[in-house]
Amino acid sequence: MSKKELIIKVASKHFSEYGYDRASLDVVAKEVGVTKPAIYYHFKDKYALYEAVLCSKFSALLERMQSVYEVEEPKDALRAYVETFGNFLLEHPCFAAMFARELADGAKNIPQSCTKSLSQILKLLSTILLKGEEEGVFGKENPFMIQLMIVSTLINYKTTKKLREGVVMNLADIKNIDIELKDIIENLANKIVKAVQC
Amino acid sequence: MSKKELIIKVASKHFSEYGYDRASLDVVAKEVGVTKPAIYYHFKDKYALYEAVLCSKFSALLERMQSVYEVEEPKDALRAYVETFGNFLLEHPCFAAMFARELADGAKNIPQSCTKSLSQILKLLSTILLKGEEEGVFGKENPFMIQLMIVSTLINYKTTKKLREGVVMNLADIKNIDIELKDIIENLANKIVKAVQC
DNA sequence: ATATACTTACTTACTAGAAAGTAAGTTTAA
DNA sequence: TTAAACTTACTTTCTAGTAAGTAAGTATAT
Repeated sequence: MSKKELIIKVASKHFSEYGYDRASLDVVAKEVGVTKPAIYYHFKDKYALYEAVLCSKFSALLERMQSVYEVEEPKDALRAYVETFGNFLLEHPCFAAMFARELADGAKNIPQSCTKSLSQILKLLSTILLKGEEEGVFGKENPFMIQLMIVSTLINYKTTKKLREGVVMNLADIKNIDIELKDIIENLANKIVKAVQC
Repeated sequence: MSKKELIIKVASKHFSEYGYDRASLDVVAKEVGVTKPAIYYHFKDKYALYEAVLCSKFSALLERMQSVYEVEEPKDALRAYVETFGNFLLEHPCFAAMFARELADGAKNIPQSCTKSLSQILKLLSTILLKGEEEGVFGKENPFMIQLMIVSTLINYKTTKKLREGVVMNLADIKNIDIELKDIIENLANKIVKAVQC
């Protein structure tokens, strides 16, 4: 792995854990085992590094989501959409927090290329919903809202593991609450399908 | 309105818009019309001010959610839960972004009193879901997941107005996507009820 | 073959600015 | 007169970003 790739890898961990502002390039450089100007050799500025990290994740996500196009039945396709996104989060542990922070920030600083990936992914969902509507299995839906129900639920389920533990401490009678993300995905997929069905 | 209250009000706007780190006490002070040490007269440090802002919002939310206890029918109560939360977001424009940032951050820095309010609100939802289960109208649900479906969807719908516009630019064929939060609330309430029904 | 010019991938040492936080003095109101 | 509610002027720390230099390798001209 080249130094540049290593910088991206370490930076993605830091951006994910601390957010853009709190992530320090001094610390990233130290962890990579180079000096800060080495980062500036590869990237114009801090934001360019952030862009590199975010764009690589979003384009990987877009590529992965393409597989959903192969599913014919709208219900199965919607289920596949949720599961594919969920599994991507499981395999890219840094992505959930970065995406969640971007959403919280109103995506003010999201690079255009990422917005484009998001548009493509929304288009996929929109196609599934429209097909379902035409076939009379789904109602008329706002695709952005459905996307948010899926994406924000999964993302925040991932980011709030500690909060769940803290909340449960105050509620002795609620149990089985600390279910892992992987066990939530199928459950959510079923709920979303149920919610949009006619 | 006292200076202290004014500081809280202005600070909540800044924390909401820029997040904890980017919000500058120099700027807040200037907007309030005092100097920075005036803030330090009223609050021990920046985090104490943040706590004051967040706690006031969370306790207001908790108080508001109490009204849901009066609704008897589980389905109506669940609908009321979503609508009450949604309306609170409409009336407290700063709250959504702050809450969203906290969730994205894993709620690492959330004060205990806020976690307590959240626990109470979760308990309310849990009660509704349990009653529905007992009456045979709802299935067995993970209350935290249902809460996240509601809360994160509404919160992020609020924070992503600009992102929606950016995404739509890339998808000329998708229309009616920029629906306001207030038009989403009822829609979401229906979907959540449908999703948990037996 | 080999000296020269040039590039890549860095390091050392630094600047500038922002922002949190404080010590000490001052005004104001009861 | 004395406590509350500030202001002025300051320190400290952090961090993005840069200027200048260098070791090691590569291409090119002779």
